[in-house]
Amino acid sequence: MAPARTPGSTAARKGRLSRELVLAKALELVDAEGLDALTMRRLGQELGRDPMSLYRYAENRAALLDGVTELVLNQLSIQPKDPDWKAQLRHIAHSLRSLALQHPNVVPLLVTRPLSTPLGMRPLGTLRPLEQILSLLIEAGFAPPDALHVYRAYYGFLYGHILNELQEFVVDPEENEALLRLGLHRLPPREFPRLRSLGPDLATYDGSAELDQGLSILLSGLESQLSVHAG
Amino acid sequence: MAPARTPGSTAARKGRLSRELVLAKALELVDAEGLDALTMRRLGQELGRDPMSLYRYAENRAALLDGVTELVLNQLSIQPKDPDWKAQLRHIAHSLRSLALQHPNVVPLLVTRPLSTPLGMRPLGTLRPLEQILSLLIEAGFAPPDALHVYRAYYGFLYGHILNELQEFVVDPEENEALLRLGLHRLPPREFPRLRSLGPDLATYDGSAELDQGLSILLSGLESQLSVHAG
DNA sequence: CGCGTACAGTCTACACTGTAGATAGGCGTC
DNA sequence: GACGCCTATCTACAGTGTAGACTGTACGCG
Repeated sequence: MAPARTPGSTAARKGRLSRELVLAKALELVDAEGLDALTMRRLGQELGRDPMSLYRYAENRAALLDGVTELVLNQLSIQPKDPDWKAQLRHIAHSLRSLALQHPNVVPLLVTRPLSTPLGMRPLGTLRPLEQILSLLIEAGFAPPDALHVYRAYYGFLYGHILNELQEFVVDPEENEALLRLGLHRLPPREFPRLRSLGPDLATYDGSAELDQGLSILLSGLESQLSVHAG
Repeated sequence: MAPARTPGSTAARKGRLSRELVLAKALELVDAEGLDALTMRRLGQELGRDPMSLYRYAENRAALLDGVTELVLNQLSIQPKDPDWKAQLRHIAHSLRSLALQHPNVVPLLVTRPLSTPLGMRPLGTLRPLEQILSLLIEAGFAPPDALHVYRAYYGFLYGHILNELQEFVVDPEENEALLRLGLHRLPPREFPRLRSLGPDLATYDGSAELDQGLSILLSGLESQLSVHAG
């Protein structure tokens, strides 16, 4: 008999399991079929293993979700030494935006998990960007408390933008305008005149440009308000 | 026998059920014990009714959640005729912030549900703020597409701020600093020097002031960039 | 060689979830 | 009284996370 036995459906079993393997498959599954599809049983099947084996690599389902967010956030590369802090923050923002567009189903985790976990108990991978951005700003000459202010305004805006953009995001670009109009058509004209008439503008949303524009305003505003002492 | 029969545990049955009653109890439950506590069975018990009766007032559990978000957002009062649009946006922002602080467990719904629902299919209550803010801005002299830009930057920032603030929010103000420090202490000093040393500043976060500050920057920036033609 | 121990993976079982479908109770109208 | 309608209940089912006991295999040590 051939050594390939595929007891599950999709995946043959290959060697030993590992946390990396488990998390990678989990992310794959979430990307493909959404958060609800990520059940222990399903993930086990996808790996060709008993669901219970997963508990060796993640204490909980919750911990598994944390692992997935960590996996995504680890793809964010930050240069805390960049002397041009504004350019660096712009770069980070666009990276995070594109990560979010690549893994839209993970975004709810990104924004939601920290709400139920005190700062100090979060997975380290999710705190690293915070640390690095603080470092970047302090290195650039901000007093540490001001760096915190800047970080909050910046990251707040960034997360907000991402949420906003994903809300208007429709998967199939062909049906985009049609679906949108269809949706809008259902709204009572009396109550929603503005929204209905903005249909075309909604359909031609350029998220990247809008992010950039908002950042320009915010960053230069912050800069002039909290004077940077050349480091 | 007295007419009061309390088959569940907490709530006596009073008259007929209604959507309002169901949603109110649902919100109450979520506020008190979090989203996970809101199961059909539990809510039924809380109302002294069979869980199945709820399906008459909400098609789904998902629809129930939508109803709860609607209930919260309906408490947001917006004056679309206010000629001072900046003051009005400030006011809305603070109202939404305080709603979020009052119902922190609902916030994940607020930011998450729209991600899985195309714009036109959302509960009308959740679209009303959008419509009204657009109205406010157009009335104030913005060209409709510019109004959309302003709305996006504004609402994005606002949601981002709320998420940020709730992440740092700790329920018991007594334990606040202690817990925070405790949490921070667990971080490897080598990797997280900045974050650790900012502990005290994290503990004295004034969300309202920071929101205001960010709004000042953003709104005046937007105003000067997209010239308002006096209406 | 043989034995012991550690650990990856499995099996079974339990309490709990959302909800489809059939069933009962109470009301107004003919 | 008989009918139909609407609300609420009951029963049942497939699916969930996970505790606890169990099996197998690999490896070091005598």
